[in-house]
Amino acid sequence: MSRILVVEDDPAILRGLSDNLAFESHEVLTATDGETACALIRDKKPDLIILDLMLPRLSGYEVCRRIRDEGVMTPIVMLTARGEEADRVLGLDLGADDYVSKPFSIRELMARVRAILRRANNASRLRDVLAFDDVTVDFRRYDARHHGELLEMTRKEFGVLRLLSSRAGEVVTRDDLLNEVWGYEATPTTRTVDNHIASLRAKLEASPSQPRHLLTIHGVGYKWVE
Amino acid sequence: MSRILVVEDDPAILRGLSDNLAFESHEVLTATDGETACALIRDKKPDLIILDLMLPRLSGYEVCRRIRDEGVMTPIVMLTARGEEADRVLGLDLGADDYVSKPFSIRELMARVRAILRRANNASRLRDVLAFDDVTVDFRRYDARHHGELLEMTRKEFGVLRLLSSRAGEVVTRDDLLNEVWGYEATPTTRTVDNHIASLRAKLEASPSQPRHLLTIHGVGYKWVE
DNA sequence: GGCCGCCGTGACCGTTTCATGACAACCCGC
DNA sequence: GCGGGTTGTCATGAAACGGTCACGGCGGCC
Repeated sequence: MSRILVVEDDPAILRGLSDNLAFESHEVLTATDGETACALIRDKKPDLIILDLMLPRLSGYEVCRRIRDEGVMTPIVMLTARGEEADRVLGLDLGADDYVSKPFSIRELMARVRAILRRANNASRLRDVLAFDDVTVDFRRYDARHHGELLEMTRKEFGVLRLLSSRAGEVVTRDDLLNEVWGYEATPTTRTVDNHIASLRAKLEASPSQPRHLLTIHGVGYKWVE
Repeated sequence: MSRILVVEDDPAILRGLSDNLAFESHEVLTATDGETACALIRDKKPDLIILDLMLPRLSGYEVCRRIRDEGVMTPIVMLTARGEEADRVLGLDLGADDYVSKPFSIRELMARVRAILRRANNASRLRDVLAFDDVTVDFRRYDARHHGELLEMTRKEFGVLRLLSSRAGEVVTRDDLLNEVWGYEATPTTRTVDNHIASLRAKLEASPSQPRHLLTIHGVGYKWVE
């Protein structure tokens, strides 16, 4: 499926990750130190990098910074030991796409890997403007209007609407919404999603109780049409 | 690996697809119009066809219909420009196995191609779209229509129909249905299956008491034809 | 500090979807 | 045409699910 580089100096973890990734039919490259990692990234151009923060010779964020400086935009998932809060933030600043704190569950990590690969595939798939009926929405400016009249929408509402309308026609599950709009850190209940859907409908639908655009697919999720 | 025909009039896209397919060690044939495509399909019998909808001389839809009329069952992936969205494409009662909307990511398309080839090999994958009579069903979008009119179908109904139609012509036992649609955990009675079959017939069959597509095989299970 | 808007949560209630069992209709071999 | 097993159909109750509301926390902003 994809070529994935795992950089991790603990052989047990490295082994576990490699096996799981291989099982999902990815091509797996491995490195146990930062120097080797950088070389592999240059030579083999992986699609995704799983990068431990603590590494011999060249730390995870050194690697991260270096390859980003070289213009490599490959998505990176950072592995951090518990308690390295500050480091974690720094990692994100340096251009990691996601991070997981040790000890992590393999399943969780694999889920993130899948999500990131999917996101990378559909890269730039988020739309910037949306127009329907008498409504226009500019997601970059956080500006929504009905008949030119300003619609007060919150940040989360913009986020939800943007994701849904970017996948117009497809069903988006609540989990997808939570992951993409809220991020992996916070995990509110699915009830939260419903709430934002409701307020979006109140603002965008002519008849909120009989939505024409923001549809519920019972047992699955929500779908934007038109 | 496989012999794949790409039919696309935009040389840039054609080139990109060919290169990628060749890189995955497929044998690639190309055509830039519908007439040539038909001829190549007859002569070279490709394993998979990637077919643009808008083509000079003979549209993708025409090609599709023509070769299906000739009994050619080769899997087809349709390329559709955004705007002539799936609805319209599906409304055409095509015979494609999958479709991808432009602009698409190469990686996504390649993933679909792999999926379809795998499906063709083990015949054990689920289809994404189904069209018969005046009905079109898009399982990814949870969207079913009769004459373009929305058909309200539940999740389970989608699941049952998807499995049955994916094994068109074969008999599927109730146990298979329970396992695949309900999962191995829950185990309702076989009576439950009959119920969902009944409601599917009510929605899909012109004459539910004399089904033409969703047939009962006495003592064995159910079978989807056509 | 006090106000206000945004957000997450839990509870409530109506709706949809589902599973079940009873019974009638059916199929098929004899 | 008879009888056992199988399937179609329906009504019923249960469970899952989604819509809505009110409350409280949090942070930003006067």
